[in-house]
Formats: sequence, structure tokens, C-alpha cells
Amino acid sequence: VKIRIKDIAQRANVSSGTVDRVLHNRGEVSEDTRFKIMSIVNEFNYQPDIVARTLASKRIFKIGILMPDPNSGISYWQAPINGINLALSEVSHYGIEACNFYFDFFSKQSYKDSALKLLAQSPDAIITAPIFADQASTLLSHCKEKSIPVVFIDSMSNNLEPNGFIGQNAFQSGRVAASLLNFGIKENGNVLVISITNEKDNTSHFQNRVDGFKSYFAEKKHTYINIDYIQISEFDELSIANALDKKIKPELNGIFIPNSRAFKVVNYLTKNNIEGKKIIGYDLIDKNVSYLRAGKIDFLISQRPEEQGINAIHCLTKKMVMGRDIEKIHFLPIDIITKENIDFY
Amino acid sequence: VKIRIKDIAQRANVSSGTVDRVLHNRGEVSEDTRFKIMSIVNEFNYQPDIVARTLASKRIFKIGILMPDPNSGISYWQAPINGINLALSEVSHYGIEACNFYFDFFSKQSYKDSALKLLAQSPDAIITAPIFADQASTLLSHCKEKSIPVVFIDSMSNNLEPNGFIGQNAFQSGRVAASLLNFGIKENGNVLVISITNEKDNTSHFQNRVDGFKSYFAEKKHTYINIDYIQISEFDELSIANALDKKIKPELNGIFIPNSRAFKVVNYLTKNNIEGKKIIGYDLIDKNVSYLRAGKIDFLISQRPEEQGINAIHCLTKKMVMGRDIEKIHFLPIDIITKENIDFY
DNA sequence: CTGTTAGCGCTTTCAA
DNA sequence: TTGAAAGCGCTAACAG
Repeated sequence: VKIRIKDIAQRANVSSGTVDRVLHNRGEVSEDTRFKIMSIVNEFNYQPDIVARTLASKRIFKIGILMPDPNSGISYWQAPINGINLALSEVSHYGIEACNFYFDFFSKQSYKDSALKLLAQSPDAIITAPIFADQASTLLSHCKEKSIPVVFIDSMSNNLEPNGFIGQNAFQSGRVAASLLNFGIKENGNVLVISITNEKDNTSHFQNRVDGFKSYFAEKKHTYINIDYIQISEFDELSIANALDKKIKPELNGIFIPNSRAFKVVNYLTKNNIEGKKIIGYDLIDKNVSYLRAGKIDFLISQRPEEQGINAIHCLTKKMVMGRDIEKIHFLPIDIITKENIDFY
Repeated sequence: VKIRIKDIAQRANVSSGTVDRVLHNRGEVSEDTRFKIMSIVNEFNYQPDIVARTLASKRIFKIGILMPDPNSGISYWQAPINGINLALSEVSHYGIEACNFYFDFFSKQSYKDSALKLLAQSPDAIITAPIFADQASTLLSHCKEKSIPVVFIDSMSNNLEPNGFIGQNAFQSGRVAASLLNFGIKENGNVLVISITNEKDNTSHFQNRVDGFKSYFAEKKHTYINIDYIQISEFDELSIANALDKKIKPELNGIFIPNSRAFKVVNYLTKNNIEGKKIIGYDLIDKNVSYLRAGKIDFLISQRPEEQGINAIHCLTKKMVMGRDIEKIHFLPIDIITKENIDFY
């Protein structure tokens, strides 16, 4: 019971060219025939054969990728790019192509520059990690004007409205971390939140995690967990050591690091022969994974960065090739990773 | 630099029909021209355009699905079927179709019967959960003869060799469970493994989990965890209560249920007002999830049943449409689910 | 405004 | 053994 353009044309006493015109809203069709055709389309629930379509139309869809440079220090950013490339290889025969632009994770200017270069390529859609809220906002406005769909991955700037967001619920992930520490610590104890970050980071994302973390303990009635907090805005070893010297005490039970820099804390602990703290951090970057395997980090929370990339490509492909809507918010699972299950992620 | 059949034909001074014949090994081609064509194919690394291919060949690939009846008691089995259907809807335009056959989870005969009915439909590939090793083995032999690829999902019967397996590493998942309990229990304590299963189940799968669980504690040098074990082969409330009355003691710290029947244990505990045991089970079936949300189960381990179904369809599609090989073993992650992250799975 | 037509790259039948 | 040709369902350019 599949109806084709040819069938519709026949029933409407028009040519297939005309049907094609109304299906693609390219005008130049009288209201009468347009109506007649549409009613047949609806009556029989016409679904275009996308295989035939992609074969016939040699159209190329260009997806602009604007991501942090995976080679610049923070190895985390290789993961979403891997996901993007993997997905691209699967949909390339639909005429989906990418043009990649990388920016320096620590430079707003670099984001801005790359964004401009990207726009110069006139992409049909854009995927970006909106590390810098202001610059991402500018990009978004440009795109809205030209009606280029934009998908954010990784993090969400609170007041921006991209066509879609793919990432983790940061607040809730903080709660997950808290519940794990709570499970290991029993009724009462002391935990420390160590935020190694400076104002150049997309701090609100990390802050949401901390807020979630605190909210968990705030709700607990029968446990008495004392939460201390420290922010360290210099990333070098000495600054971190100085800051931690004051905060790491014997009575401390657990440590929560709300971003991928847990390994820096463990570096310090190892150097100072401090053991027995429960530690939980984020992201499966090499240095964190090594410490996890060595038993020096208890849990890492993963945001499925590859899958973020994969999903972003898939959702834009569906949008452009099949005309499907973009899901406004797509939260990925909050994966709990330990020494014992790390091999399967 | 894409080469087409037409180009190959031209270079070889033959018609495109002949090229097609050698590409599909349908003979009726002289060794000479065959060789000439193949060398061109290799030289230019010809990749068929699968879009054009599927459009031209109206071939239908039928995938036989042989799974436990999702409506018969064990609600778990709806999940892989959902995954299968989801993936099917994505690849249906490649001419992939399914014919479903369900069997009674507790009846070997029913598996056998359904397998025969399925084979009568002469499917091009088969997906099954090999709940009964012997019967699955018979099916496998039949398929090997007719060279029908078979993919197992969920569990693996130790000495069988399907073309592919998609599921979880059962042994390692038991280790994950153990490490979680260990995290919550500290240096020493008592844990109980409750295996609610009868000989009709595919017990080896569950046994692997228990083995993994034990292996974890066996390796621990500085913790003294005493592991008790009980098997209950009747599923009714009374039998379970009788069995547990003897085993659940105040000094018990943790309970591990190596299959989806954790809720039956929690039913008992609730009825008897027993609290404060750390509990870990498997699978996100409704009853387990309710107890997880209520804080009566600490962790559930999930095997991504939907994804098992999705992957099975995808890997067979790649095999049949694109001629790619089937991955022999595809282990899915061992997801750790808590009250705090359940909403995102 | 509308119809005609020539493909897209591959498969498949029929004839030679 | 091989070649020629008619499609698969849809697009897009051109003619009217």
C-alpha cells in the first residue's frame, strides 16, 4: 500500500513534476491543484522514498562543526569528534558532509574567529560546543537569520535557544555523585568539593553540578555530611598544592571534583601519601582512567561524549534528509564508571 | 574520485551487465574478462553505491526474530523487542523486514516449535535469545547448513558459536556488583547471594554473574567479607519466605540477586520490616525500578536490552545490505543504575 | 502555471 | 558468454 509520486499525479490528473513542486513548496502551482494534490497526499499518507530521493538529487548537505581543538591540552574533546566522524561515515551516502573548525578552549577570540570562518562556508547546519556563552549567542543570531539549524552539544548556556541540545543534565549528575559518596560514607562525615576552574571556562555547567551535589545532601534528613568548598583558578601544580594544603585534612572522607580535572587532585594526594579518601570526578580522559584503574579514583561520571557527537549528526541528518524535527533537549544517561566496568565504555 | 560500474565496464571494454555479474559472483563470465574486471575493481577500490543498489533491487531481506514472549510474565523481554522494532523502522527502506516468533520462557518445547515455524518462513538471518542451550544448538546447526547468519542476544551458551553475540559480559557484571557492595560495606561484613532460579532457566548466565561476584572478593586482601549463598527454585511467595527466613539475619550487610528477581526479595524484606541491607540486582523492570526509586534497592545493573535489539538489527543490516562482516562478540556496557540516574536510562 | 524528459547508479530480464 | 535496455522513485532543467 505504498503510494508514489506517479500515483498521486495520476489521481490528480497532473504530471509528476507538479506533484514534486507542491511537495517541496516551490510555488508556481495554482491553489486549486495544490489543494487537490495535498488532499491525496494526506489521504494516502504519502511518504517519500528517501532512497530514490537521495539518488536523484545530488544535493550535498554541509554540516559545520565548531568544536574545541582536540589537540590543545584537554584530551576530552577528541571523543565527541570521534563520534561525529563515526556517524558521518554512516550517513555519507545521503550526501552529508562536514567542515570542521576548531577553536582554542581558552580563547573567546578564537571561538569568534572560527565561527566566522565557518559561516563563510555557508553550512546547512551547525554543531558546536557553546563554551563561551556570548560568542555562541552571536553565532546563534546569525544562524537564526539565515535559518541555519544549530545543535549544541556538551553544555547548555542557560538563556540561549539553539534548535537542539544534546548532553547531560548537569544538576542531576551532581546528585548522582553525591549519592555515591553518601553510599560509601555512611551516616556522617566530611566532604570537599574542589572546583579547579577559572572564569574563562563555561563555569555555569560545572556550577550546576555542584548545585546538584549540594542539593542531594540538603535533602537527607538522617545523615550529617559537612560540605566544604574550594575553588582553584590556577592550574599549575604549585597553586593547587598550596590551596589543597589548607583543605585536605585527616577527617575528610570524600572529595568531589565537578569537572575532568580530578587527576590533578589525585596527583597531589599521591605526592603527599594521602590515602583513603573517596574520590569522584568526571570524564574518561586518560589520566583519570589510569587513576580509576589504580584504585585511586572511586568513580568517574561519564557524559557519553562520543554519543553526543553521533546523536548530533543523526538528528541533523534526519532533519535535512527526512525533514524530521530536531529534538529540543536530548539528555544522555549519567553513566557511573568504576574500575570494574571501565573496559566496556 | 568515485568509480561506477559504468566506468569499470568502459575500461574493461565490456558492458555493465558483465561487470555486475562478476561483482555478484553469478558466473557465466569467462575467466579472462573476470580477471580484467576484478583488477580494475581493486585498482580503483570500487565501492558500490548502496543507495542506487537498494533502489534498483527490490530484494527484501527477512530477519527472523525468535524471542521470549514479552507478554508472558517476565516483562524484561519487551525491551529488546522495542529496540528491534525501533531499529527496523530506521532501516526498513533498505528492504529489511522482520517476522517475529515468540516462545514461552519456561518451555523448551515452545522454543523448538517456534524455531521450526520460523525456519519454515526461510528467513535471510535470525536473531534469538538462546535461553535453552540444546534447542538453540539445533537451530544453529540448521542455519549453518543453509548458511543463514544467526545473532544471539542477551546471553551466550558457552559452547555454541553463533555468527555474532550481543550482550553483556556476565562475569564482569558480577564483579561490578561486588565492588559496589564493597564500597558501601567497608572493611568487613556479610553478604548473601540469592539466586531465585530453577533448572529451566539459562542458569549458566546467572552463574557467571555469581562467579564474577565471588571472584572480586576473593582477590581483596584487606577486607573480610563473608559470602553466603542460597538458591531458591520455587518462585511463589511462601517458598521464598521459607528459604529467606533461615538466611536473613541482623548481621547481614548486603544482598546480591544475580537476576531480575530482586523485587521478590524486597517484597519479603518489606513484609518483615527488615531495613538497612544494601541491595543490588539486575534489570530495569518496573517492579525493580519502583523499589529503586523508593530507596529499597541501592543499585540495579542494566544490560541495555533495547540497545541489544538495536545493534542486532544494525549489524545484520550491514551484513546483508553492505556485505560487512558480523562482529563475533559485542559486549555492551555494564550500566550502574541508582535512584538518581534512573530517569535518563 | 504545468508537462516532459533525462538522468542518479545499479539490477535484471531478454536477446543475441 | 555477453550486451542492450528497461526500469527502481524521485529530482530538476527546460519547454511550453
